[in-house]
Amino acid sequence: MFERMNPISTSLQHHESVSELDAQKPILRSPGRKASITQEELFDATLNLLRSGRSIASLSLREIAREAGIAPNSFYRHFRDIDELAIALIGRSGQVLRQIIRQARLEAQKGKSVVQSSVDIFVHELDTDEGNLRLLLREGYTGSVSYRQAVEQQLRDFEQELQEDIVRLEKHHDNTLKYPDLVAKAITQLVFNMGAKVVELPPEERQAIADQTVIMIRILLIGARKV
Amino acid sequence: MFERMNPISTSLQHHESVSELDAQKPILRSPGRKASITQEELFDATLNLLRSGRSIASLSLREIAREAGIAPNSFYRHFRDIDELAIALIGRSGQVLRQIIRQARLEAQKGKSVVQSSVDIFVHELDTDEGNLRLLLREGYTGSVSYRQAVEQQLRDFEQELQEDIVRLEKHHDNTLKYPDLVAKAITQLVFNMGAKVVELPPEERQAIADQTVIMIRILLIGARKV
DNA sequence: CACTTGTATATACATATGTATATATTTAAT
DNA sequence: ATTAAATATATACATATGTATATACAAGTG
Repeated sequence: MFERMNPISTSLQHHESVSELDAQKPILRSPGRKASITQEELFDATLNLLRSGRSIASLSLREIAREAGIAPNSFYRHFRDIDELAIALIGRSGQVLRQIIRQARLEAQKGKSVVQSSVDIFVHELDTDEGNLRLLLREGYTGSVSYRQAVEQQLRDFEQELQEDIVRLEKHHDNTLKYPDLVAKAITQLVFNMGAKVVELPPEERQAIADQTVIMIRILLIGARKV
Repeated sequence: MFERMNPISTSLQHHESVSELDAQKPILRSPGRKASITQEELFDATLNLLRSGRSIASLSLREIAREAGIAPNSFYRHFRDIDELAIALIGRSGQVLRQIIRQARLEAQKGKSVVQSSVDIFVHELDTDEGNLRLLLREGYTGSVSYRQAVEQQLRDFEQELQEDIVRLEKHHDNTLKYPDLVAKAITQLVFNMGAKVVELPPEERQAIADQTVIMIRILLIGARKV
């Protein structure tokens, strides 16, 4: 609208150091004082607003500030604009995601089926950490170019870890599976679609859809062995 | 914001009769005059704005009116609000979609692979009718509850037709394929994901992703026969 | 302590938005 | 041609938005 301001010089690195999900403890900087409004509070406020099914594109800076209980202008101390906030949030969500796959991998090592446990954990995580995943699941297809790039990056990471797992597990079955990359990609898509659908559902209806996804993935894996 | 107005009494049926994509010819009503602003113009204006990658949620009524070259208030003669416009648009996009699958079915009857031809036609259609499909592909995960319901309805229709095709074709192969419903669902998800990704890409990069999807679907079909 | 520096709020303003009300325009039927 | 109905525009207003500028507050340093 007008020109711009530039109050975010140092807060960018700040934001980096916080995006690793440990923003509780006060971060002191050389001179000055501790931030009494944390980025975490802005994240929470945004996720709150998103919880009712709206998209980031429909949120205003003032609305987020209001929800966080701060003055509109204070927003600028943390992010240049809503886009920057959103991208940071997406990054944070990606971590939640990787947590999930790692946990699934642990379960798998205990002998459970990777497929089953991955999907189960995914659904379970939706129950607790609803906001983060919803963001990732739903903003991947809308919003600015940069949102989508950010989401795609998270998906690629997920895909990559998944592919490694698939390959490793198939060696135990001494059965060579073809197209591991495409299989990982397809599974990722199916799981994310499932997640996006399921996140809008009451918890008791979630399992049914999750189970369907498990079967789809099984079919895919079987197909990839016989192709 | 304020109360409301009610200038849409009859125009609702009007809108119904128009949503079958034949809105060119003047629709006469008992007394009065032909509408000189058609809903089609509002659709076009909206799709234009959406073309740059924005979501419906970020559009304002005035913006759409501006793009359509009409006075803001004239909007109300056609739709109660943007949501109603959006849902009508989604319905229209669904028709485009069903066109695609029918065309693919014709190709398949000429002996080509259903899978290959479906995906090809899908991608081809993206080239020409970009706006409609983009809407359907991208708004399925964001926006109001009613958007998503509208999109899901379109997906279910697609899925349904697909399932019938799959079953019919497998009988020719005298091979019974298990879980035809889940296979149709999975294929739908994969194709739509592909579409959503591909619609943002320059046309020359689209084929590569489409080909990947073809392979994924083949793997699925093979798996469903062996499971 | 005073001082400096990073931070939060207050106020202000241009601009945008949805929509109520009033008015003008166009067409079909008479 | 006159009329009546349907539709489009003009004007207006309360409210919302992003952000510039000014001011007040808190904390670490000397």
